[in-house]
Amino acid sequence: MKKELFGICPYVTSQKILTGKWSIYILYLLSRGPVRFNELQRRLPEEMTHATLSRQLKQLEEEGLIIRHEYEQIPPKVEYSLSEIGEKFETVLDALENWGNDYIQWLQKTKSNE
Amino acid sequence: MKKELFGICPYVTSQKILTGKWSIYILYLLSRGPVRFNELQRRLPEEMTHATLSRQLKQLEEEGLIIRHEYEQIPPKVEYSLSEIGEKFETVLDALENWGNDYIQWLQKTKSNE
DNA sequence: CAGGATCCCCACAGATACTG
DNA sequence: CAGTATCTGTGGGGATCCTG
Repeated sequence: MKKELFGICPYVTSQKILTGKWSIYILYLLSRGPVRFNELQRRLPEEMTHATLSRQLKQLEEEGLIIRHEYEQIPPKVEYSLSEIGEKFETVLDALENWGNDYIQWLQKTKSNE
Repeated sequence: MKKELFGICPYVTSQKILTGKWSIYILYLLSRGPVRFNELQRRLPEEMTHATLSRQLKQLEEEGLIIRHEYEQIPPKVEYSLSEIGEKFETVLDALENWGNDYIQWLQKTKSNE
């Protein structure tokens, strides 16, 4: 029998959500307010294509973290924003930002010592 | 020119560290104190083989998050523990645990409504 | 503008066998 | 006990082309 811990263990569950290569960055960008599709892509590193962005957004939407709001107009306008449970993720983002910066500093100290 | 954000942006850098399928769970287990290799495997979900665990540990060690301490004895004994920068990650783990539990609750509420 | 459809490709997890 | 070596399969990202 396989132990399926998704939906049971908070760590395994979180890890699953964060699998996407850009998930954290996307959530961070959306945490600062709703953003349109193209604008989102512009703010992401260049190597990410819109096809990839599209997939990641759809996944995050299916997981319930973000909301897709489509304005019925020509030309099309679609805004993405955090859902309620997505907004709660901001505490994780804050912790990640702090730790990430610490880690970057540590990296530089280490590199300069060799 | 490619924007390489690893080592610059805290979010991209964090994401990179967390790529491994079990990284968060491993860091959590180690946050409770040093653990030996086999014990670590026993506490992880069954589907993970020791080959996979070995690779993940080596990666985390190379990234500087964990420390491998080998006791010179027969039979061998190796303990893994968090490094200094690894211990700082615990604030992220706490945030993840809280959010993960919230998300699990949210999942169940959502599921029961359909 | 905001995507969908395809194809390709590879990193990485899993399985198995072997070792000091 | 604590690994390494090797093979294999697959999911997911990148690239390119097409569309309402």
